[in-house]
Amino acid sequence: MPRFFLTTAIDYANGEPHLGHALEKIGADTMARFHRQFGYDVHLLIGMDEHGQKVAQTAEQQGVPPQQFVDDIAVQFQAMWKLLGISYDQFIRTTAPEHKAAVTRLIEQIFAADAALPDGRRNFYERSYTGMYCVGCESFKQGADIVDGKCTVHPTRTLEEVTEHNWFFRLSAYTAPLKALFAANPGFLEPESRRNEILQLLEQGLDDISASRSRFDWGVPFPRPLSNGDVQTTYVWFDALPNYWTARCFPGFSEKAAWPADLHVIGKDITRFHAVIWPAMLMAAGEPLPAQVWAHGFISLGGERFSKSAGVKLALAEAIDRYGVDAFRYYLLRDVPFDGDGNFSWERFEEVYNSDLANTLGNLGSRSIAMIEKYRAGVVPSGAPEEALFTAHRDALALARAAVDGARRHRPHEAIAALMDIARRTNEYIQRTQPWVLAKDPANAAALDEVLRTLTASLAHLAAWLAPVMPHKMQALWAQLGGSGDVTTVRLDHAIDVSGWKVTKGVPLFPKPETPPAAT
RNA sequence: GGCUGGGUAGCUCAGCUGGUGAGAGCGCACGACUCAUAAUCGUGAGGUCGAGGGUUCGAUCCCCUCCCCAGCUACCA
Repeated sequence: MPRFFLTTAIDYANGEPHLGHALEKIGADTMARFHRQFGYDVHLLIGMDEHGQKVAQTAEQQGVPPQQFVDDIAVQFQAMWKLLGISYDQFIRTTAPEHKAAVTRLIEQIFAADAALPDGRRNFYERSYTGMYCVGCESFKQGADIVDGKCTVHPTRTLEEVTEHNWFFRLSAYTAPLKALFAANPGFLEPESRRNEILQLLEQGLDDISASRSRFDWGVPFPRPLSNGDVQTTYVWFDALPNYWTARCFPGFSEKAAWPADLHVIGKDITRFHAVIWPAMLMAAGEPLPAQVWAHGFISLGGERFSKSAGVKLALAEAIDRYGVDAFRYYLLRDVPFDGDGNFSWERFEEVYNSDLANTLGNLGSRSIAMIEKYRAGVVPSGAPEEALFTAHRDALALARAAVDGARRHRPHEAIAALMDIARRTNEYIQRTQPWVLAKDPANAAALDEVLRTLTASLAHLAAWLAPVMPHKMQALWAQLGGSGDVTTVRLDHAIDVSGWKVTKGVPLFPKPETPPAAT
């Protein structure tokens, strides 16, 4: 059984889960669920990035110890993922002892490799960094963050020139190896637009980065003291990025989570960390590289940029309550291309719900099941579905598969588009064959049988193929059709035979609300 | 400022290396049907393809300039 080990970015524990977090998790979860139904042994890793200065500051502001603070946040995130139906196999937290120990080991592994290198070539070395430090932000500033010699966030304070002595990582030495990596394996980073960005960056050459910091201690102690005896804190990216690698050091480790990962799903803003710094770290440590990094786009809200600082917020719970979890998942996946940016709006959500889910898919289920009950006492006639229609269906399913696990992989929005075509085509088929006319004359019994089993087979395939997107609703549809067991375990690489299934009319799958929800 | 993407019908987007009349879904208008969640099916209206130049027999697709949006621009993650 092939395995598929995918990860999402660990979320920074300085606030509540928001729409941006949800988009990434829902996308990765859907990819994971599709792969399970294609027969892969899947391991989906998600988790929390709990160290760093901001976390320590926020905890202090709220007057709680940092560990307690991140414990609370982790509970919130996990509750949200449960609500959203995220089928993760492992939830990692960077404050876990196993993680901290493994980070230390990875860094020591690099030091061990350094022992064989001459002085000027070693990965880790000590260096002083001088920069403009803002006391208000408690961080170094540069470029656009400095206006008139003042930090833009704290214009009343004067920036101080501060020198800090740290451990540095010789990232510059990896410019050539990384170029070679991208030349040999362009698919290492997708989509292409993000790859171009990194290629350009490599063209300019890389600078070294610091690997330890002196100004905060909420993190993993850097394993080796500086020559002056100071023990510093591991810089957050040397702590956060390795989570994908340290995950297997936890109890319950299984082969399917063995390093290297098959896919890192991340946001486009942290492409550089995952496509440059992370592979360089692994190269330095002599570890294999992940097979691929996928950088998805962002979602904005009502045309405005989505950010906590700008006060643009969307209560996730409210969005989920509106039409249910599955509809929310469907809307996000269908309307936000996973390789680009998208926009959230209540109006659009309502349109998609009514048109795709209630009218096209939900109603297709209702009318089909109603006819089978009315004309055949609920029993699906045996035999093969109509060939012409199913030839078209198979083409659509092939497109859907390609959008997940083929040439167009990691594009669930394209898979959804192909699957909804099946639903539309099936509605068209009903109109064309007019089963209600066939039912009036017993001489047409065979023709009516074929129509009815074709409808059921179409719906059964839709239920199985859309289960990764809408697990709960598709289980309900599956059950109404008379399918047995759990639809989320139905293999997608085999045709489904619906002969003799017993359908049961239930409540509408996607009911329309009595009164349209007020737009906000 | 620099780098990389994007700016195509009201909305969300397709449009491969330039070539017969620029497409889909939704929304809208009209018609058909009745199995169905006033659903469905058909037909139709709608676009100076961000703006302005240029190359070409011919450009949405190539080049230049400009405008707008997004991410990055090396230590906030």
